[in-house]
Amino acid sequence: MGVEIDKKTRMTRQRRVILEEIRKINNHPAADEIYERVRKRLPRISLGTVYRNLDVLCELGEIQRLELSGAMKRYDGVAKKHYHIRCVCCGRVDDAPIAPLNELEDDLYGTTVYEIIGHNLEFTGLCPQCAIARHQRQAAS
Amino acid sequence: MGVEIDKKTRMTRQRRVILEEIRKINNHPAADEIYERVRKRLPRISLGTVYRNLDVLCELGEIQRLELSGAMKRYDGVAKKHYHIRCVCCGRVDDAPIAPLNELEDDLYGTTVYEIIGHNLEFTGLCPQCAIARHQRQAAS
DNA sequence: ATACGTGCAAAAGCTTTGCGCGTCC
DNA sequence: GGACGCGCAAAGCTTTTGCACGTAT
Repeated sequence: MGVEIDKKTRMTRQRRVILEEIRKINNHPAADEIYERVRKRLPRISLGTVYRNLDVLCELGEIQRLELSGAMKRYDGVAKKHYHIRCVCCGRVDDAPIAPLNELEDDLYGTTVYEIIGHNLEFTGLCPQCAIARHQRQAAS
Repeated sequence: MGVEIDKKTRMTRQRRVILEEIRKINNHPAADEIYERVRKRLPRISLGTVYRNLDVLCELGEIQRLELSGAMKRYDGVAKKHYHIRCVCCGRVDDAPIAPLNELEDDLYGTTVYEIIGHNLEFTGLCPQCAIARHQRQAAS
């Protein structure tokens, strides 16, 4: 979405091995688990290379980057359950005007090995400021 | 949810100001924005105190911690859209056996100032290993 | 007195980046 | 030879933690 791959991207040995290893793993791994696995086949590879190639593979559409919880937390003065929409450009977060989907979790009972605790729905988009900026940039090019 | 607040938690000056400032902000702030705002009223407060008090306020149920995207990325060898379920205890991530809800974004058109790009649904729960561990711990106590 | 909270500074994770060298076209 | 990619190491950024000093009960 927006990123043009016009440069010649070579499928290097490192890149190929990283892709192969990701495809092998069922549980979605963090970068450092990928690094550990790839290192068994390419002992001299560096962690930086892994990160760089994960980015490239995402841009190529070969793999998907999951942006899950973790660091970079945010806080909400309202404790009531609701969803959010986040600007992919500047990181701004607002409430999403949509009612909680309480029945969603019912669909999972019996079909997953997990004990379900809850769910979180996050929309992504462009906030007005970033949308304007992007359109101006597109008009200029 | 597991955390018992049995210790006497005092409402200190810092804690109160942090809470007041969060309640004032509409866009859900990251910790360091809260820090900057609080510092205007309490110039000698430390960032560590802000983090510690945000934790406390979450446990008290006064505020909500949003676990959004950001660092701690994970990767998926399958580029096709699907949802995930994450173990809150060990961080394991699996696919959620639920079909994509493509119509969700339609509900937002006209009700948000954002240009919507997509959405992400994440379930939280306990994976089998962690569920067993937790039940054993509960039985022991 | 004692438990809780704070400020400060250091450490800890995870991720990104600068640099010089290699390698492929 | 020029663009791309690599390994290495350093830096960055957010969050956590250890410690000694307050402070309220």
